[in-house]
Amino acid sequence: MTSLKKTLFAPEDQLLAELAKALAHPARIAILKELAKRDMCICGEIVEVLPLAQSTVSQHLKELLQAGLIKGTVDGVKSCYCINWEAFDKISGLFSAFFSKTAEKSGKCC
Amino acid sequence: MTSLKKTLFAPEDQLLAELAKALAHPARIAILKELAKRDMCICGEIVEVLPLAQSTVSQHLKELLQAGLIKGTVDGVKSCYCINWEAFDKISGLFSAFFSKTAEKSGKCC
DNA sequence: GAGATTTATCGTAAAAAAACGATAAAGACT
DNA sequence: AGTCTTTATCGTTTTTTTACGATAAATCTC
Repeated sequence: MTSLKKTLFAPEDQLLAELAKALAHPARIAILKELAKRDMCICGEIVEVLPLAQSTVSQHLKELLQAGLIKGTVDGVKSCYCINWEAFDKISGLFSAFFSKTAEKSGKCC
Repeated sequence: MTSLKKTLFAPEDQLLAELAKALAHPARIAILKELAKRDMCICGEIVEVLPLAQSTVSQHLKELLQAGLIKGTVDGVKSCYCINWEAFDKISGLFSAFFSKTAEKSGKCC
């Protein structure tokens, strides 16, 4: 405890773990799916779709922003969020690289 | 709080979030990579590779087990872990499905 | 059988995440 | 100007995660 051991790992592993953490809550998965479903950006509609308080949703959005998965712009009173496709593709690539690089094994064990 | 809001989401989203959570720590990423690197199962060697106490590593292994990503068998005094390839592929598929299903959008916004 | 190894579990402490209500700032609407 | 909407942030509480040392169980080794 007291210490942040995470920084002792390979940056590559830290990055993937961070991205995985951004996906590690059903609310954030649901937000991403909702954003993808609609062609246009949404804002407060997300709050109505999710079984969470507005402040909580705002927090989840902030985390997705910080992870780079979405981007948000202020549009008058409302805030408009949408998926950051470039980052999304890159992240998708990181995951599939992780899975496939790992998977080309013979499976001698167990 | 006090409540577990996670269960209010779609089972599909809960599952993906759970799997993402299993990957949401660099130690667990490193463990998976290490297991994949070696053809044979390993056990305590993982502890030597990671900058963590033995008990902590054991805990991370337990989480990977519970997520189904790895399987472990007791081999004498030592415990032998390896990647659960079937589950691994399935999980890999879930992630890429999530990413690709989401990605076929026009990108009208932002 | 005595001692050494290996590993899982227990207990505990610190840190982070999840969640909410309340509030504040910024625009919209009369 | 005054009110209503929308959303981000603050403060707080609860829960979960991370991490360790100590210990116990099981197996080797001598």
